[in-house]
Amino acid sequence: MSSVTHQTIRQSIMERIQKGEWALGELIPGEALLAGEYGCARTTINRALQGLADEGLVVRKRKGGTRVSEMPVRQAKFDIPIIREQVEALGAQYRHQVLRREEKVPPLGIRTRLGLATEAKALQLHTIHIADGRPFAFETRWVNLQVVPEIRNAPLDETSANEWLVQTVPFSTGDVVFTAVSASKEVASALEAEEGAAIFVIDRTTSLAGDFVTTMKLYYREGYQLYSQL
Amino acid sequence: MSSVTHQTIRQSIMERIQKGEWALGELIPGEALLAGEYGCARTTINRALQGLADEGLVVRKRKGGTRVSEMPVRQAKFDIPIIREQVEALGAQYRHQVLRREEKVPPLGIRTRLGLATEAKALQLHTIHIADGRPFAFETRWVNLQVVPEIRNAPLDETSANEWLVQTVPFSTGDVVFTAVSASKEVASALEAEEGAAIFVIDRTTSLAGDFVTTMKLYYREGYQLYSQL
DNA sequence: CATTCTTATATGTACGCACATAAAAAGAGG
DNA sequence: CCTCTTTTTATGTGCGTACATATAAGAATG
Repeated sequence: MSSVTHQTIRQSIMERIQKGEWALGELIPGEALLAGEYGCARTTINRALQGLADEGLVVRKRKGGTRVSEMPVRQAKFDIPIIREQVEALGAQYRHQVLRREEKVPPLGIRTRLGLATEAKALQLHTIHIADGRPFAFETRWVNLQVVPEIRNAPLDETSANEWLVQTVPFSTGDVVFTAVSASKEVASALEAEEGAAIFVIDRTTSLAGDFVTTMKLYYREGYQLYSQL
Repeated sequence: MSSVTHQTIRQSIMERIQKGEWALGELIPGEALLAGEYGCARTTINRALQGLADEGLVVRKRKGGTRVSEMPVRQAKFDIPIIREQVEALGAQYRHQVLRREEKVPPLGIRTRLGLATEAKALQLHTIHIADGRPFAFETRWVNLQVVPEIRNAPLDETSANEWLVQTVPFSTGDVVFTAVSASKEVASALEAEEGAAIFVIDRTTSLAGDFVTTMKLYYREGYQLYSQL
């Protein structure tokens, strides 16, 4: 293939931006011009520039042209892992244990989050995830039984709710919140940590096509690090 | 425009995957077939499928075809904000104060991270970020003076190092680590928090074309939440 | 039966063209 | 000078074609 591909062009333009060839917010040459410069079709330049726009390096507007992003918001991405895989990636043996499993009417905050009627019951689960015999993370979860009633028959002792839901209701969307909290008595005892220890918490709610499926809180053992690349 | 665009097709195929038309790991029809089905050119289908592949919903291989991702790793994305904007977004008045500013040889850990020679000096900065008079975040930073010596003349009282670096060395890459720690005496006093309080920490190192520019730790006041969308 | 070579095939991508669309710029009317 | 309309223009996107490339599957060889 020719050495002038949308990828090489994208790389080249990125380097020119990094070198400061165009200042922040400055207009860069139009697609037609760049096509001439690189000796390729305009569509190829278009593809390269759209890639850079997706990354947030440039901002494009019809008729307005393409300009270097004034406020280059760096976006960090990271994978939401399955805990078993996370533990096994550390070379440890994974195991989990369900500490609580109850069908009951959840408190107001959870009911609102799951979009449940006043008297509707949901499944409450408390699970401890264990790496090489030591507590790794403590999970508290509510599952909307109206959306996934099948979970009643799921072998949650073998496959954690986390994993079962990922396999049964894949491709759901949702949001995540990260916080740091002091360990409450319940969390401390589950994680075998000191009460008041700094705990990393992931709070996640997922939905499928508008229906809320589950909301959970994951309390990680002290020292846990979430790594991500810019 | 026609109602058959790469975007509508992408949306349509995504919904078909969500509805379970093809099982996890199953092969979906080839581009040519789908083009016939949707009544459009193969290139249009290609674009739609590539978009889904970027999102991680499908996996594509030459000759192997396109199949639904077996292990749909949900990726969360979030913006790395400038602290001033973060504070102002909360409707508060932003202010910051440099608590320490010294050129000295950094400790080994930092030296390694910045890729510095044994005796090379770097700029150490401690900054407190203030929202409506209350401490919002405490920042400890080392800057590689070999890469950005101009920072010596930067008005860091007006523009925080955070912001100055973003404007001067935009488009750098790097990594981020999130953790929860108990407040040390220094952090606690800077944030006017209790010693031992749970603090959310962002540890970030950025580099430009292979050269490490700066590494910093950001300690957020208790209760801080980092929000992100799946 | 195992290994290597060949072929068929699905995706990857460049090109040139045509037209859609948004928005800035210029022109018309008051 | 202001407001409304028209034109211009850069990007957005679809189409059909041609060819590149990886690779699975089948054929040939030992």
